Amino acid sequence: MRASRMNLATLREDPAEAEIASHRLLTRAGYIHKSGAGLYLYQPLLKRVIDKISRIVAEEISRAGGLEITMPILQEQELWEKSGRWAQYQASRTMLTVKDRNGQQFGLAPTAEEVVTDYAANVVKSYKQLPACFFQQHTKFRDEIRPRFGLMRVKEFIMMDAYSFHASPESLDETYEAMRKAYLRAFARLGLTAFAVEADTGAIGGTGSHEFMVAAEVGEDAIIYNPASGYAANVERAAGIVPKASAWASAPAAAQLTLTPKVGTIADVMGFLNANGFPDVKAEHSLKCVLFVVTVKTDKGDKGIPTAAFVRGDRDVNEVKLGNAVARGARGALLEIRPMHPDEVRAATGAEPGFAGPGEGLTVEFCYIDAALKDAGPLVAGANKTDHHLVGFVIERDAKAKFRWEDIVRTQAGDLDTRGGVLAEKRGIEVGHIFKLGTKYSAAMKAEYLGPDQKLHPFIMGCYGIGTSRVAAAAVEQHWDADGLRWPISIAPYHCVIVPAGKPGDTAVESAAQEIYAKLQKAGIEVVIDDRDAKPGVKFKDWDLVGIPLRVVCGRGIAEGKVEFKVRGGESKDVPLADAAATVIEAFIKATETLDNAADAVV
RNA sequence: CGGACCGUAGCUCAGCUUGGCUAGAGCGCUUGCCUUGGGCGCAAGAGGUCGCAGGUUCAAAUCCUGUCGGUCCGACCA
Repeated sequence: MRASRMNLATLREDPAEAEIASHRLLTRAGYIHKSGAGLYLYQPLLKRVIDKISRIVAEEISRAGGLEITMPILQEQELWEKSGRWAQYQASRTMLTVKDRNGQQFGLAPTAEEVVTDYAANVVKSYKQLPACFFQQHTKFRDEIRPRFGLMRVKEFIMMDAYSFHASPESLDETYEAMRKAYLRAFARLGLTAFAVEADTGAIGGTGSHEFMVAAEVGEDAIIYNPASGYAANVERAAGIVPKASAWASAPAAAQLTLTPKVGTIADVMGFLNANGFPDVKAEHSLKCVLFVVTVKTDKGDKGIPTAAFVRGDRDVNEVKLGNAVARGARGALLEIRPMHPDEVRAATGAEPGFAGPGEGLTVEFCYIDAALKDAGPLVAGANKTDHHLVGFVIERDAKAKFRWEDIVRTQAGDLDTRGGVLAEKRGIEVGHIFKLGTKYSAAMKAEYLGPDQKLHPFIMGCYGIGTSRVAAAAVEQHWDADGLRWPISIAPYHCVIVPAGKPGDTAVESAAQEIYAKLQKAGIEVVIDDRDAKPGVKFKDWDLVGIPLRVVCGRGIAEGKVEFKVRGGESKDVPLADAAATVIEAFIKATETLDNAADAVV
């Protein structure tokens, strides 16, 4: 490829709106063009990167038994009604919808369980055809609350989604495991350091799932992990042991109604009590109450359930755990969870917000107290009376509301791992997710096969996704420096660039560059020759920014028959002109092998 | 959905407070010169109905109202 024909569009300055490296550099280097909020045009360079990612992903999923298909982006509402998810996706407003001229409603594919389940029901008739696995790499839409971070969180993106169908849970387990390996192999080949964590199943549903995370400061997910035990989970799901609170000497023997005027927050209450007779009481001795309305879809329709959640005062409620608990309790599917409005709080507690507790006067449908508070001893709890708290409140003795113990606390760094050791926390970018769906969709949609017992059975299903376009952004987050991008060889838009850096009309430089160019092309190396009429400095800056892994410069050494070879980010070295192509090819093979070996090391 | 801020050239931004000549700079782009090792230098040039619609005024990029779009924060811990 000749650089003069590439429409390179590098920018010298950072775009104003870019906050993270991938957004900034992909814009500056001319990979993405913003077409609208959360909408990006993939420029020629990125198109090549995306194609390479897609290809590697397809190879690995195929290797694990997947068959590639393409499904429509427009999905009929009727199909989503069958699975029961239309309401859920409308409630969370995740799905974009359109109407055709007849007024029929369609969703723009946020995922494709319904479509593929319908497909499988039509083509997979017998247990003899199982297991089966179909996948596609196609555009997905999500009506994001707030698109941001460039390619990271967008309205429209490319995703690989795979769906497997089984006659037994064991078969699902096998494919799930094969997919886990395929993912790790794919990420290794893509040059990404990714790891699997336990995850909540969210809107997809199912019995179990893992997310694949790329560790990055800018990641939107928090991961709780313990390298010693191998435990790793998304904070939405993570469980641990909360270390016991210290004892406090000033705790009264019986719950004591105490005036705490105009102090709503935990910190204020503690400050007030410290100054008024309870010098050693701390936040960890208080009972934090958070009141929610949890909307659950049940057989009898959608229900908004007033719910109280209690955790230790110095801790946070894990809303995902809580929402799941309420959904279980109400035997329905979680649609939405939101904090109560102030007037709802007054209705539920008979007090101004800030004084809710599990004692007399709390009227909610569900009440959960974090299991870590069992045997917690005396606490400070809201009295359900404006400007009053109960000091010395013992849950087991004094709680009047009908409550259930439940793990609803947000696990955090410093909590203990149930397998031993201490948990830590870091941030990650979710690039993949795998689910065991079970029969959730097949049962709802009557997708059945005929078994050897002459009976119809719903498919046991799994589903698997990789955010192809997000992978490109995540790769940048892991591979960049002050000069620009540093693509892994496997997904770089081009492998090598040749920069002629002689005086104009220097035929020796020109012919040397052409010679190497021809040789590399012949060897299958994706090579660019920078034939632009620009100063060498401009060219060097551009290619560093674009992030081409290998570079050959033909310039001042040409008189002695030497050219310069450099790996992006490394040192430049002189090589004889005659060896230049071989040097590039060798470096390419070595870099590729390194990634392939990492993939083969996956267990 | 709430709050804050921002819409001026392809990009990054001045100008707006206190209304007043022909609306500016740097980068990028075009042309010519220079001649080539890290965004080099010199010269000339193209490019903007100042987001849109109303209003106030002799006069609006500037003030007011509305509207559309964008960015950031908050999504709630009682």
